[in-house]
Amino acid sequence: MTTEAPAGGPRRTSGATKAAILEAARERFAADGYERATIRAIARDAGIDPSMVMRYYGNKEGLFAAASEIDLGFPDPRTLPAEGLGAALVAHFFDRWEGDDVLTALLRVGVTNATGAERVRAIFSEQMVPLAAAVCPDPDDAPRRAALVSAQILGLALTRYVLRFPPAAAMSREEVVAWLAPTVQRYLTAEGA
Amino acid sequence: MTTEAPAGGPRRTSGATKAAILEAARERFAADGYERATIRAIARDAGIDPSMVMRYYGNKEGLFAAASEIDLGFPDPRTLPAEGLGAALVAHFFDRWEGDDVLTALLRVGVTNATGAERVRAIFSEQMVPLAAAVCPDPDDAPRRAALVSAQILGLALTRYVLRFPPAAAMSREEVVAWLAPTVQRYLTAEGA
DNA sequence: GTCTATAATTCGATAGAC
DNA sequence: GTCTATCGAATTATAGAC
Repeated sequence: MTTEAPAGGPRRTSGATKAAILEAARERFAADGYERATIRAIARDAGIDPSMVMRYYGNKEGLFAAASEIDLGFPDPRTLPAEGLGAALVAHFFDRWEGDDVLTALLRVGVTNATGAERVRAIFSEQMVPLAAAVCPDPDDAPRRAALVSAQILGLALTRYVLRFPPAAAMSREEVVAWLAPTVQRYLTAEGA
Repeated sequence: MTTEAPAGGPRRTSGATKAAILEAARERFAADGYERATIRAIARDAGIDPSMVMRYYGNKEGLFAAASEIDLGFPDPRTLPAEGLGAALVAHFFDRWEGDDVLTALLRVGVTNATGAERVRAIFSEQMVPLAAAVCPDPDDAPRRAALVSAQILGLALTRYVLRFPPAAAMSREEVVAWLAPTVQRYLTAEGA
């Protein structure tokens, strides 16, 4: 609430306007991808004029960069029981994906936009690789372990949230965890590169 | 060669022109996605006028429908040893993906275009579900088994060919098969739904 | 069968009034 | 801080000459 305006200030605080733009942008990017998520539509959803988007974020790429900032927020894996790592990781991502639209937006934009793909790669190398390095047998092999885990988790998200295969979309949280946890556990901890 | 024209025919046979358009379309859809793969660029690649694309395929959606026709071509799984199903399936998809651009085009377009997503779902239900039904313990559970297998295979293709995670792109065919085969084998044949 | 010309939209981005 | 008006570019798609 640090940006709340006193009486006599602007009609809406710039902080509130910027937050409304970001929320609308995440929804549009998640639903339509980069090209079809127009600044005009995002502004309409946020209830403001399109020129405000340009004013606050410079251009469309700047808007996407701001809307796609994310901290995966996985806890230090060394505080968890070693045999439950796969289940904990799958459950964490499941909740994160259902919680908001950032991950779906990132996935959709990453597929058709070079900047989006670069952003997904950065999140992968900055947040998934260190996670794998903390638990896999050979730290030098962490990037590949992280890539395998990412492939499985992104693949499920792709079929469930984007392509909407009926069986993938119908699975409960418990079913997803039960099926994917052994896979992720093996990718992270199997001996022998 | 059944469409080869005799002397005195048109400058180029319509069959050859149509084939050149389809090849260029697959490359552009695979590289740029649906929105940014313009009819103009496809026509330029094929060395013809954009209006020819309209003439042969009606509109952009018709062009994509023609360019995305595919037969995954997996052999009857009942002719294979039961314990090698996962490895055979992973190896088959790996070769199919490296062979041409159809699958990458399908994946990229499926993510940002409703018609593309519908096409991927159709291929899934017509070609992957029967495959799973032929080998999994409970045929009624085949759709879910097929969805899990698809999630793993599409996830690897996504990280390797589209998002281009360096470790995923660097893995050899043998490494991909060795890591993914046990996963696919379990999704197909594990007892207990 | 092939191409030119153009209609009809739609987009990102800018300039400037209030 | 907000909005109107508009520019310039790009797109799909059509009509019609040759």
